Amino acid sequence: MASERSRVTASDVAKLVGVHVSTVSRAMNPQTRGLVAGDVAQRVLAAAASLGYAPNSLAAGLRTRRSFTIGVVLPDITNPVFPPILRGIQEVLEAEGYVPIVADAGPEAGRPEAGRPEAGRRETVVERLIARQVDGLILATSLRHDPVLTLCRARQIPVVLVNRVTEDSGFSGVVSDDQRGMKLAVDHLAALGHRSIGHISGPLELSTGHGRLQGFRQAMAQQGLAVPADAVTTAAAYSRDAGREATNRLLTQAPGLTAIVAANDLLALGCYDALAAAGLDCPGDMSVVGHNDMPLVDMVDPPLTTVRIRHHEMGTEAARLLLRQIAGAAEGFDLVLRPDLIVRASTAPPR
Amino acid sequence: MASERSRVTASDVAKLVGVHVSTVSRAMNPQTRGLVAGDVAQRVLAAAASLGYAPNSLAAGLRTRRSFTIGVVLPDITNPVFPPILRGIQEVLEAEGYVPIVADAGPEAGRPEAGRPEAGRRETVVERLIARQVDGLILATSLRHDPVLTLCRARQIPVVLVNRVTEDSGFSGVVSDDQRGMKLAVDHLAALGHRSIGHISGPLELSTGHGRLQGFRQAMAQQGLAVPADAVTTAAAYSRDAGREATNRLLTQAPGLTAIVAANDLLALGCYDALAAAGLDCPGDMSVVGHNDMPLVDMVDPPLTTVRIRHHEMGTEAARLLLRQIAGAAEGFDLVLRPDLIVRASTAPPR
DNA sequence: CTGAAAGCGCTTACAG
DNA sequence: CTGAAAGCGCTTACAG
Repeated sequence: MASERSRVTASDVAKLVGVHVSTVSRAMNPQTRGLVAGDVAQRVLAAAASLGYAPNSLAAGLRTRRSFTIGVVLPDITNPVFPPILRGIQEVLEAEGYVPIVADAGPEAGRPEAGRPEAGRRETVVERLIARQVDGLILATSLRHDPVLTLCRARQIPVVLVNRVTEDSGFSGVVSDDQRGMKLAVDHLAALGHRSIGHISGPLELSTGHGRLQGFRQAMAQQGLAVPADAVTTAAAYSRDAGREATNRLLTQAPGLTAIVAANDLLALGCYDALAAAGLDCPGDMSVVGHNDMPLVDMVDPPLTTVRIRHHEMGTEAARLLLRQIAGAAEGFDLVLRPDLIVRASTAPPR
Repeated sequence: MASERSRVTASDVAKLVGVHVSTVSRAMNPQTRGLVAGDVAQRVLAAAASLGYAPNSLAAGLRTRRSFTIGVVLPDITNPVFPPILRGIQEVLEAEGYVPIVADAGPEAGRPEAGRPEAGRRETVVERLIARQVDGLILATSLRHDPVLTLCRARQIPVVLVNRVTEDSGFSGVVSDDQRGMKLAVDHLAALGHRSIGHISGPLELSTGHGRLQGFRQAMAQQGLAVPADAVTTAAAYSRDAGREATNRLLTQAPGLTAIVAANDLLALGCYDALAAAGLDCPGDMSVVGHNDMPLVDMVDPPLTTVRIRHHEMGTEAARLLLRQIAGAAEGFDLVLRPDLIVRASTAPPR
């Protein structure tokens, strides 16, 4: 029963050893252990072990004004992009004695405002985390222009953005080099002989949606390839459904396309759905490139050519950046990770 | 900068309104608000809002001996089975004012003891969570006989198991009905005309590995079908690689099989890999059934026939069970969720 | 090297 | 209905 929980405290240990609680406190903490006589420290540690004592970190946090807790806000843990990021975050936090409190801002797809859980909800989540005294925040939910961030700034809490960043300066972030990612995709398609290449962009209020679209245009320009207005369409969300719908639009408005670069893998998979429904063969009738290289896209039919993003590293670097910021180091720069192209079977020369 | 964080406390609000902190405390908490005069409560709330005050939950927790924090231990957040469970947990916790602290016990595959992160690591994780004063634990990592649970019992902390359970009694758990799941799979295959059906089991120290194997044998017996010893093999872990290796063993030791029931989808996908490498067609030469219905298995080639488990519900029910236990309700029963068979294209009549 | 004291920010009997 | 006091379990100047 919860009510019966035996709580052993520092004063139990102190009593057993015959010292003052403050001595117990000093002996327990490796940082201050040196202040205590060697044999006393040994006896304290032994007594603690025998009683099963561990310092109550809530109490310690109250006193030191640190919770050793980090809030991690994700748009949707169910999206395969985020677990590896979270894993990376956890690994480095754990090594430093921190723990993540994960808050899911809610499913993205199927929402009234697909692509972005409403700002109200996202603000509430951040407020709650702050009330819980998190020492910092890692946000994977930010918009290019995001009211939630002004709240964070007002609260003066250390923040690092990951995957999606903001354009409001002053926040550090870890992202993939979308410019380069799109160049890799477009160059590959161009090398295969494609000239009419379309793009399904992600929601433009997200940095990835906007940035990849820019990257696409730039890469096409470098190849001397035109991008007529109807060769680009914006998906309502980063979801398979939205990808299918976007592809249908493209099929109607730009019938001459021989290849599509999707802003992420889910969108590319929706592309597959639409192509199949239209009786078109991939890559025979249409080449498709994704972005992310999420798990299992090597097993879909056909295996997806995609831009691999280093999600795990995004997580570790974001956590490191945050920890440094908490330690008082200067903030305000972005870390840009270099993606790779993974060529599989969804791309081929145009017929 | 972290050092500059402005902390507004109850006494700031009290000063502003001209009341005592205890009145602020009562007014802030909906439970005790009734004890305060209506207009005073209003003024407190207004002042709190204007100052951006939210009670410090660390301090409150210290006083009330509750952290409103739940430890969630997963074997691997990167395994697509767990995100929906976590999401379910989060949803109900959040509604009740709790927050999950997610601890990843580490990758399963590729470990010395594949399938089970070493007990030492798992114990450390639980110890840390307890030191953080979590009010309860949800474990998705338990073994059929698990030393970590004796630790939990010693600490008298509320625990609910999810997905994987233990055979040591006294712990509540939420699981899928593996008996039924396997019967669905075997009956489907038998109806297609298969008589020689093999099984790739999960690690037998996990309840899912053991339970699905039992379910397989029982369903086969009910169909009057024999299960020769070499028609069953145990995978080293729930991973695609282990599934490939297990399939290779089966292909050698039981060449007459026309169908394989895998204990989960990852294993089934490894099965695809091995079949392809051996130049065998699925479902032409070999039908394959998975278990879980994880995301994207409808898009692999061929789309996978599998047993769908209600992961999201597993999470919500586990959280509810835990909350009830924390509230002092009796514990010690399992919740068994009913799975469904999803027939896709990896199963067909034998040639 | 160690003890005594104060205080982190709350909540909750206890008076009135 | 409200205030004053005590105390949750730590940590850390401050003495000695």
